[in-house]
Amino acid sequence: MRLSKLFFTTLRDDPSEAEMASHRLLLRAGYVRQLGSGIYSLLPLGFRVAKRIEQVIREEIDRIGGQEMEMPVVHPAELWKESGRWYKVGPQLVRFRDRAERDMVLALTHEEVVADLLRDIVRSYRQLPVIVYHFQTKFRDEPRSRGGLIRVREFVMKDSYSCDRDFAGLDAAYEKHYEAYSRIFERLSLRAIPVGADVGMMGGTGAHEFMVLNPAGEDTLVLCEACGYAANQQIAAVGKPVPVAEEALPVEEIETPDTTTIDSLAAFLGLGRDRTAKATFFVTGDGRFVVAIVRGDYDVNETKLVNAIGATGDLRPAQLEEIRAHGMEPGYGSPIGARDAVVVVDDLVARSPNLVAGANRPGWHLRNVNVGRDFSPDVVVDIANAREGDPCPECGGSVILRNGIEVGNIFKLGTDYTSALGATYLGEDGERHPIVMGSYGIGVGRVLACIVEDHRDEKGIVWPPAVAPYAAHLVAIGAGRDAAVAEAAERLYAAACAAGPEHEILYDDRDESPGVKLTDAELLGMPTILTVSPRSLAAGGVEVRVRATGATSIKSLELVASEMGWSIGPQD
RNA sequence: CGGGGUGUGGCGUAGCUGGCUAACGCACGUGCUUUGGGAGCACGAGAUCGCGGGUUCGAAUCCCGCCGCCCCGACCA
Repeated sequence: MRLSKLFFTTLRDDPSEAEMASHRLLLRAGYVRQLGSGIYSLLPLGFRVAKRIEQVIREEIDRIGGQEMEMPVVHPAELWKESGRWYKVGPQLVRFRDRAERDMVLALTHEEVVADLLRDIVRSYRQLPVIVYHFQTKFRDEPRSRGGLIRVREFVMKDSYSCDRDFAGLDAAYEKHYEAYSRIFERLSLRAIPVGADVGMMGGTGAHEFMVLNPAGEDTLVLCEACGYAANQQIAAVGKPVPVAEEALPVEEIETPDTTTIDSLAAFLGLGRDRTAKATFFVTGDGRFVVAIVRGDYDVNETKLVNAIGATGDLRPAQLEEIRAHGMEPGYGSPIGARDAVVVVDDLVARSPNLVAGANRPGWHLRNVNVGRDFSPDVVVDIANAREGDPCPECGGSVILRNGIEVGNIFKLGTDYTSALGATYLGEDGERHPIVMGSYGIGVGRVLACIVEDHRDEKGIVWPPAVAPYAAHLVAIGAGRDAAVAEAAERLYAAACAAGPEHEILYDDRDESPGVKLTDAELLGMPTILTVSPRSLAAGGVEVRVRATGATSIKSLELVASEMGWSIGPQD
C-alpha cells in the first residue's frame, strides 16, 4: 500500500482526550478514530490489525474443532424474554421497537441465539458435541466507557459456544478452549494470565478470565509469584491469621464520640484495626437486607457476599434510613439488635474474640463482642477481600495484588439457557436431555489495544510481527531528485506486491521530508523499516532497521527481497 | 447516576474580570528554494467560537437551560 493513497493521517500533537498510551498512539498513528463515547471506527490500518488478530483466533478455534458462522446483532426480544435476561439485565441492554412495535434488542452476547439454533437443529445425541463461533459486533450500553479501545460500548467479540451431551463433555470443551486461548495469546505476544473467576449467578461450574496486567485494569488479581497461583480478587480465598485465644469477656458499652470509621475508632481506643468488627449494609435484588461483618483490617468482598447468601441479581449499598429501619445505626452499627436482616459474618470474625463492635447508638461502641454469644449469624463464611501479603492458598507464600484487563473469558454455562429455551436432544437412553453449553469470549479491539500497551516505545508502536498490519515499511528518501532511489524503491515495492497479498508492505512514496517519513515510520510501528536513499545505495543497497531493537544494517536489494520472501525482478 | 473538568478552523492551544476585523503553532493549497530525523520564504484557503434562550448599544467572553466529550467513583451479561 502506498502511503500517498492510504486513508489515514498522523497527528503531531497528542490528542487531549487520550489518556492511555495505547489510545494516544492509535489515534496519532491513524489506526482509529472516535465517533462517540465508547464508539470507534477502525481506519484501514487498525482494521488490518483487527483482521490479523481475528485470523490467529480463527486458526486456533478451528483447530479445536470450532465451526465459524455468523449470528445477528439485532434480536427479537422474545428470545431474551424466554431466557429471562430481558428482565434481569439492566439498561446495559439496548432495547428498541421496530416499525411494527415489536420489542427488539441489540445483542450483548449470543447464548440465546445459539440455544435457539440448537433446539431447531439438534435432535439426537449423535449431533453432539459441537462448537460454533463467530466474530460479531456487540453493543453494551456501559455507564462509563474509558481508555480508548480498552472499554467501549460497541465492539467485536469472538464468542464461541460449546454444546455437549453432558458435563463431562463440557469439561473437555472447556479444557480445549483453555489451551486454545493460551496459544492465541502467546501467538499475539500478549502475556495473558488465566485466573480463576466468579461464575456469578449463571450457576455455572467454572470460569477463567485471561488477564493482562496493566495499572489501568479494572479487575484486581491475586497472584502468588512463588507458585503461580492466580485468581480474581472476587473469588480469591487466601489464608487468614489465627487470632490469639482469649477468654470471652463481658460486653461493655463505651462512649466513642466521632468514630464513624474503623480508623478513627481504632485510633480513639488505641487498638489495632484487627480488634474491631466492621459492619456494612446492603440490600439484595430481591429486597433482603443484609449486614456483612468483616474484621476492621479487611474489606467486604461483594462477590463473595452475593454468593454467600445466594442473592439473585445485584447487591446495592443500603441507604442510611434503611439501616436505621432495621435497628442499626450507621457508623456505630453491629448485628446486635438488628431486625429483619440477614447477618453474614466472615469466618475470621467468628474466630476472633472480644472485638469492638457498634452499639447501634450514635457515639457508642461495645467492647468484647463475641460472635455466637452476643449475636447469631445466619451465615459464617469467607466474605473478605484478599490483601497484599496474605498467605497464598496453594503454597502459603505471600500474594501480591495487581490490576488486570480482561482480554478473554471461558465459562461453563451448563443448561440454564438450553433448559429455558427447550434445547434438548434425545439421548442413547431414549430420554430427552438439555444440551450442556459453555461460552468463550475474546474482545478483538481490547486485545488490539492491550498489544499496543505492551509493545511500544517513546517513538511509537512496535507491532509484534504476528499482528502488524504490514510486515515492512519502505521509506524512499530523495526519490524526487535521484532516479536511482525511485527506481530501487519501486522495484522493491513491486517485488513485495508480486509476492502476494500476505507480503504486502507499506510504501511511503509521499513527497515529504526525510524527518517526517522516518518519524511516521517509527510511529506506525511495522516490524521492519526499509530505507532507500542515495546514501543507502552508495553503501550497497537498503538500510534495514528492526523496529523493536533499532538494529540497522545495509543489505542489497536482492538479499532484502529473499529475506522477506519476495522474488525481485531484474533491474531495468 | 454522583464528583471534577472541558467544548474556539483538521490537531494542539490563546483570548474568557464585557469592546476593534477572533489570535498563535502545526497541518492544508499554490509557487520557488530545500532534502537522512517533524525544512525555509512568499501568497492563500479554512471558524455559524457545542446548541438554544436571555441580559446589553454591543457577547467567544456575563446569566439560564440543554448537549457532547474526558477523568475519578458507583455500575458492569
